[in-house]
Amino acid sequence: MDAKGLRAGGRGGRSGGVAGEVWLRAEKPRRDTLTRDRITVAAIELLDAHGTAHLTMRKLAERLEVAPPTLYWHVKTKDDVLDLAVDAVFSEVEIPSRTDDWAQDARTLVLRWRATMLCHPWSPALIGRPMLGPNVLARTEFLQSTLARGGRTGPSLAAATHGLANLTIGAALTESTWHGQLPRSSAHELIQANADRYPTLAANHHLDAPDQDALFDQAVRTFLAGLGQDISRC
Amino acid sequence: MDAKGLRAGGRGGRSGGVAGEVWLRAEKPRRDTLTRDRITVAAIELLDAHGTAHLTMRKLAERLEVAPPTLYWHVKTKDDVLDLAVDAVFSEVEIPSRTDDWAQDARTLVLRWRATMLCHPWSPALIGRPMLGPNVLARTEFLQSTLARGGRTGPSLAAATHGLANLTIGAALTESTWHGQLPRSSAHELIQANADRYPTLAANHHLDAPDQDALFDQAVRTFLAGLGQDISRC
DNA sequence: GTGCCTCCTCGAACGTTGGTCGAGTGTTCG
DNA sequence: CGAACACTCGACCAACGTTCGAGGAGGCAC
Repeated sequence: MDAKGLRAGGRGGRSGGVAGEVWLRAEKPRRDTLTRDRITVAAIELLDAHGTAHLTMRKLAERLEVAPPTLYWHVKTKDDVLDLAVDAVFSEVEIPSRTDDWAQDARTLVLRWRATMLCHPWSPALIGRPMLGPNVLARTEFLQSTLARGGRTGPSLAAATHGLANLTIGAALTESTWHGQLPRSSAHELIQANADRYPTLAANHHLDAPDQDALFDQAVRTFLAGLGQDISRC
Repeated sequence: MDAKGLRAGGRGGRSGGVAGEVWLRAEKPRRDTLTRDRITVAAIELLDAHGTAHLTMRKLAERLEVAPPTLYWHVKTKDDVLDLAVDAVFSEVEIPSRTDDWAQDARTLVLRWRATMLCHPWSPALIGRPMLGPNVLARTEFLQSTLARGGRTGPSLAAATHGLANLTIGAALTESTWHGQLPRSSAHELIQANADRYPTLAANHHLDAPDQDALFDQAVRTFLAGLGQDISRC
């Protein structure tokens, strides 16, 4: 709000201005023009800080020191912003270098994939929208080509790719739920209070907390083990 | 809107009213009072019909022939409604009867689980909230106890349970995305147009469409096969 | 009957949200 | 110089989730 006056007039080019105006510009060096990238970055920062519910176009505009309608020149809707943010997150997933062990490569990718999503706990819940961003596609391409190296083709390849990706997404989604939410103690209490209805859950719930990372890794290994098995019997 | 006048005064008891009022009551026989269950049912109907974005407290109230604030006596927030709706959906997942084959039982459950979620395509995206409803817990209890029959305990059991559940949730989430969204032809076009960047994806994308059910079933079988394998080597 | 209490409902309104419109700015190019 | 372009913003809108306080209906004690 306090920068409105300064901002008026775009980046205030080199056409002769009022004496002393240079200093004002120096203090507030309007960083170029707005871009999709800058919007995306700011959106991710806000999402990381306060979660999905608190991301509004106004707060986004405020952070970018712009009036709200300005955003709509670069982006069509708020959903566009979310799509951009989700895809940008995937760019943080480093694509592994290929080794001789395709299964290991696939495992490395999905482990990093999940870890990245957990760094941005709001991201898994936003996957209920078309994942067609270049970064998402690049990771999917790597995963599928890696599994293809294992000798799979056709429906078998598709099933393996989707299975591994869905396992990862599901894990990130459920785990990110607990992270941001009420303490897991309340879940524990609820289950223990109804131990008669959920005996197995109650008996094993204390074991959940320790190491979610290891649990996911184990699930991935299980899936990959299953892949190794059924390829040999086909 | 047209029933406002009729509705005034609750269910219009038997205290003597204006002549002819009986007929009005007969035409609009106020079905009892509002309940959480009725709210939940109506919410699911609206969600099924128009998706998450179009569910508003006002439309929900309108469907129930009630004024919007009335809902807030039975429910604290809109999120409550969503939680109730999600859990209610899980009640539609019929718990399989136990057979001798625990793997088969688990497979049956998750197949039904996914199918139910796809019947309500809005539901997977709402899992980014605590799943502590009784119906969800009952299904999880069945899944965990079934896998426990396979001889698993401790972290191994937890990994298997989460893995299978996450695979199912992820599958439902990604698949429901495509269902309600723009035709998959646009995804196909995008991939084919960038076939140089995504060679494997482009080569195999035409195979995706045929039978998603079979693909998921295959992924589940793969996971279960992996379970059978690593239990024997531990 | 009378008074009271709880359950349930609603009219009015508040603050905020995503989004639109048209006018205005500086810059660029012919 | 003038027109076209890229970009920004003030004013405004309908719709949303939610709150508040008023008030009717039914049941209970007396």
